[in-house]
Amino acid sequence: MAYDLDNIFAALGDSTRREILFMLLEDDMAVTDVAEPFDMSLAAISKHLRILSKSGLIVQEKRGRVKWCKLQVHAMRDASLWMESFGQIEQMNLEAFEKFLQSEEILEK
Amino acid sequence: MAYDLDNIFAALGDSTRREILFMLLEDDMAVTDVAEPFDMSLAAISKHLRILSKSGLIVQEKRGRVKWCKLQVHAMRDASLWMESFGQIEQMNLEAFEKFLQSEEILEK
DNA sequence: TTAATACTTAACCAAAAGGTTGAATGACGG
DNA sequence: CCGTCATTCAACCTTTTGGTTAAGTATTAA
Repeated sequence: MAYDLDNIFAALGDSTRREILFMLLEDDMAVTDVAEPFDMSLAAISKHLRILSKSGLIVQEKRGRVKWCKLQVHAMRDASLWMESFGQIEQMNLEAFEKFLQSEEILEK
Repeated sequence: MAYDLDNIFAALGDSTRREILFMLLEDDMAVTDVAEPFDMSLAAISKHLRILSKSGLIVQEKRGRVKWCKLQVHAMRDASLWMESFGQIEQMNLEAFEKFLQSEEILEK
């Protein structure tokens, strides 16, 4: 069970990277432009982008000398789905428990 | 913007901790019982539980000499909500773009 | 009161994360 | 061809992470 979720959640666990994702929501961006609002070296941002790439949350495509960063929604959907399934099991358990209570006639009527 | 989301996502970024959360879905558990299925020292599990506590994904309550671990769903809901809002903005942008296209009369009729 | 049980803490370790600076690579514009 | 722009790489540093073992602290059971 050494899932990709490790990488996705870990990537999301840094506010700089979450901000980058929000920026990319607007439009695809070059590395330099991604780095611009941050008080951090370009190399640092480059690393963050590499992590986001590795997790599948973005893809990078080089055209000429600029490397474009593009959001990739379906990685996040995987994580979202994991949480959703978690929520569903949570509900299932609650329902199962209620059924149990009913079968035990602890709940009235 | 140094959110709690840092802690929540980081906590979720480890498969041991995700497994623990799944176990706690079933029922509240004592630390020793949480540790049992893992090939890892009790101290290590204790640390994992501390991280889960800090993130708010679980709470721990000591009764007698046993410390019970209890799932806390609403921390995860925060993370889930972040993702959801992300998805909504994504959609909004798409809609805005389509509106733009329509206003530009690029789309037929 | 003593021994076992249920944890946590402390000290340690190796590896990873997040940052820096400076040099290297590679494409473009004149 | 030369300089500049876009980006990465390499070396380095500090802090955090994920694990270990051994000792310490409560609580309970005999």
